[in-house]
Amino acid sequence: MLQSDNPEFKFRLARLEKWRASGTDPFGTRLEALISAAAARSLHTADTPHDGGPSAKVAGRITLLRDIGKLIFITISDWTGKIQIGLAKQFLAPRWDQAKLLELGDIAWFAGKLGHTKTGEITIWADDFGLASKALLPPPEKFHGLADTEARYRQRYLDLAANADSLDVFLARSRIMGSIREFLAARQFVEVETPMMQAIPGGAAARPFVTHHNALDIELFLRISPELFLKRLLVGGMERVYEINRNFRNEGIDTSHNPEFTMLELYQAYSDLAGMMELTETLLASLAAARHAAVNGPATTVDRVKLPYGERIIDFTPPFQRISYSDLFLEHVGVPMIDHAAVRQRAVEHGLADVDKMDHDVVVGTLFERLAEPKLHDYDQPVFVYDYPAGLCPLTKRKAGMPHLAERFELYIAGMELANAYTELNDPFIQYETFSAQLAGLREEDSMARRDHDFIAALCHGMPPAGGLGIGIDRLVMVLTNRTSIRDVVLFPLLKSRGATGTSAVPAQET
RNA sequence: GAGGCCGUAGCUCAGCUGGUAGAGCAACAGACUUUUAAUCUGUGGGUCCUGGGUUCGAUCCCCAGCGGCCUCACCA
Repeated sequence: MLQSDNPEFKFRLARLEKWRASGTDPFGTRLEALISAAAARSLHTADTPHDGGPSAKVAGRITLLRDIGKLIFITISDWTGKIQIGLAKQFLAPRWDQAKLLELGDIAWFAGKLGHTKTGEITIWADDFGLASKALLPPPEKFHGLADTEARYRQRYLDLAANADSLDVFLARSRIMGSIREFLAARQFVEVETPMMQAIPGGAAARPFVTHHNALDIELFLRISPELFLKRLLVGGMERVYEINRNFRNEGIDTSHNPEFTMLELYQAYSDLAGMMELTETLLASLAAARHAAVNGPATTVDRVKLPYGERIIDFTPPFQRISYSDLFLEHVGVPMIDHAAVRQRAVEHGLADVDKMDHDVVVGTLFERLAEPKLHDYDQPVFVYDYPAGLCPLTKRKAGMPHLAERFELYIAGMELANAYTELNDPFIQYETFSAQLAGLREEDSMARRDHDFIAALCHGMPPAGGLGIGIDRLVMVLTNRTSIRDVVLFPLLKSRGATGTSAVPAQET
């Protein structure tokens, strides 16, 4: 097992044995009174002398090492940054042999006085140090880091350890999640958890993953959406609820789709689509401002919050652009959405099969996706597309006096669908009808089985009028951290399985 | 599902018209008390993704497979 045939491993193992021989546990122990690399650096001021400044004790991975004989310079990295350590033989003579054992990739701690070198590099001149954990395998190349995309995803620990910008993305992701929860808590939302395993996968149209519960001997589905459960909570009187959790959709994988993805879904009683629009805009603008400050420094005052994304710059300054679905349709498809004959004509021109058998709204939706949605890629601001054809929105309230439209918006950023919101449908009669229409393609018994009768019953007990909003968290993090692939914001994205992990011969993880 | 590109040392990458492979970093041995991707001298290290085929000879050409990236399709 392990790496007995790997020469690098053997050399490192020999050093490990030397640590053991000198009485050190090569895998370390609890460390007290540590400060971060960033904190240590901030202790250094203009008045700090060359050496003999304030004391500091730090720990981290050795990412650079320059051994120039009786003096060793080491750069350690922790999750706040880097700091240089200076080890001089004259101060560490009795333990110099141990100092010489340290190598790239080891995790070590150092204590000493802050100072700097003659070139001004902030340095801790170590008077004490120790091994915190021995690295038995070599780290990726110290300058280029780990570039191989497959290795970065399969061995994320190497990516995080070697690529500071990758670590930054995931630290930013955590801060974004925290900010969202703060934002919602300040507005009296409560966080809940609803079933991930559902007997009837509802709330969206997507193929589910299927599993089986042995003791109950029933088929269960990993949820494609929490919507129908969160709405039950509205019925129960939880007036502002949200859930941030995974959804699972058994569909294609590309730069904006991972089979499991994180969704924020929230419901606010007595609100509506306009309320959700305002909430979305305020939340995203504040998240963008926070990210802007994190990257450019909080002191930077800007009148417009702009973040780079790929080849472009996205302007998050509210108000976001608002364009109605029908206007976009008219502009890019060329005929009015409500002109059935003209829409049909355009559909035939674009080679849609079986147009005559399709519902008008479905034809509209198909043409929109083909001709209008791609154009949303060109906007350099987030865009609210609102008032969707009712036939495409089985869970959405119809627009007053315009029953062919549904009070729904989708928010697009850089052409990517980031959010989806409704004035929620709370009329059980209409809900029953739309469920029936949605299930029309199924056989009667399948249709009955798939229909969530209890959800209809819940609506019959009375659900307050409400606004609901879903935000794709992974895509949001992409936009805020300038990553154009969802795999760069998901720690362990789904990849095809392999016999062994990456290029190392570490035993494969059985899944 | 279709197409394009890719897979070479631990890592980052070269490799011409087909003649069984190179560099930098890392490693190993050594020198060096202010380095900054330290530098200098020397050394070792390869299932060229896998399996077939063509050929006197394949990292290179052909076929199939595996894996990755991208584009498109699918995904109300």
